[in-house]
Amino acid sequence: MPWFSTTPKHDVVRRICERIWLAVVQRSLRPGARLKEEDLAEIFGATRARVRQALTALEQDGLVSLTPNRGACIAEPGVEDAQDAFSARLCIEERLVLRLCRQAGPEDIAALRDHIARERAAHQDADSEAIIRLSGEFHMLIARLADAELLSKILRMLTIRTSLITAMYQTQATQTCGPDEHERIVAAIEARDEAAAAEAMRHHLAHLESALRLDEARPPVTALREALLPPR
Amino acid sequence: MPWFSTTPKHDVVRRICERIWLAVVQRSLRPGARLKEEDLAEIFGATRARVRQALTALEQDGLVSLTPNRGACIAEPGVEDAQDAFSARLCIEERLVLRLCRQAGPEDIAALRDHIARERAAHQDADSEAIIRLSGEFHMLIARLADAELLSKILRMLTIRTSLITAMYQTQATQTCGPDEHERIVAAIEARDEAAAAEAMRHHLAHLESALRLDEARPPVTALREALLPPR
DNA sequence: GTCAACGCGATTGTCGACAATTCTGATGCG
DNA sequence: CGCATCAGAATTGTCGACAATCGCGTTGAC
Repeated sequence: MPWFSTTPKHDVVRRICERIWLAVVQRSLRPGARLKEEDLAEIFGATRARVRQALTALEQDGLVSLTPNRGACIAEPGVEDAQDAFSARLCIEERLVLRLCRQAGPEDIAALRDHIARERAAHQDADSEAIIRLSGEFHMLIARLADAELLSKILRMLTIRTSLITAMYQTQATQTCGPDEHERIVAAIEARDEAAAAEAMRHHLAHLESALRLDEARPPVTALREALLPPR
Repeated sequence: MPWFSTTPKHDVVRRICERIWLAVVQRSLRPGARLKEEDLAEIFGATRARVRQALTALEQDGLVSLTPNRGACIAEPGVEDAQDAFSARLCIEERLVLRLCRQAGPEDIAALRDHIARERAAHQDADSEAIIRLSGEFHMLIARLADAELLSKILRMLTIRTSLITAMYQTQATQTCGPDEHERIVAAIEARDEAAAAEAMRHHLAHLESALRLDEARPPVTALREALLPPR
């Protein structure tokens, strides 16, 4: 799971990042939640310095918001941030599938199919953690196969942001992106149909975004604090 | 100069980042150059911890390459990295100008024109540092005016990368992007001509990329080391 | 004479303690 | 009774010293 790998320093930092990310997407850590360094250090059996590294990395990825002298919170992206994130993903991922259409080899297709198979298995088992992981990693896999290191790096940042956004704004019907839409994308890539592939990706992302309720008044947990303490 | 502003912590780190960046684009620090922490600390009158923060930030931006237990070097992006970077910029900046075409107010146009005026002044004075800074900041200004925080962040990373690439691969004719092409872009935005604006931006970036010699065998300074020490 | 193994110097990585800042609750004044 | 002021506690930020690691020169054996 090369999910968090800003710098493959020591795995401790990465593990902390991943654990926090997981807690966020599973909604056990809610946006606005305070992240005390010492607590985290104790929880993960690490030193505070390590925790700090993890937090700065997570801030880079947009998962936590880091205000000087006041510590770290889980970030609270607004509606605009959400739209920006999806808009950027659209831009990037469209390009990626086009690239894959041209240069994907049989082994790439096989890798994608294999991934989808694992997604299906996870759905079968109702393994929610695996579902979340795999559905995100599918997009990262596309980036890696497209042989686009830079875009891959950018996309990682964006998927992390959108996963937070999804956790934050998703409606009750907890639908992650299912394997079927992924399948459609892969099929188009295999058929070398650039238009269809781009369209499938666009549709997939639009579907993801539409599953959120971005237009309503903010329902977040921390609305109270934000509402009552405007100066902040 | 909100050039380096990953986190507005203390300005010391930012100043270090900026100084190193400047040295790179001015070609006084060459790709592959070793960056010893202690030396940097002494040079900038900072502690090693601060230097370390700066280096990790610069690694995120792709300016330095940070290998565990072996320290930091100025990064040496390959030809593929260069193409990726320009490709990504194209993707992002096209979207940005389209957005600006729709939502740019008169004050935005004025800000852009003002910026170009400063570019012209810098050219007049042959102030190479100002020229480099301003020509990069023009693109960042577009991102900021387009009110796209996320894309702005991404673009910052990309401009840093491309500035390194430019310094690395530019031909003798040391041409940075001149004010005239910027002027064309602004004119198109002002006229609300989306197609023309996108085209102007595409042309501008293509021009920038074409001014490099990416197709030849690597001429870099460190070719020797790379050639003789393949295992590394 | 060549190669391998070893140890030393140099450099990075890590940690714990201290300093600075902010938040909380209480106190006193208006 | 409300509000500003001010300690005390809690939390983050910073630093210097120590430990781990790596590169390199030396030494020794074959």
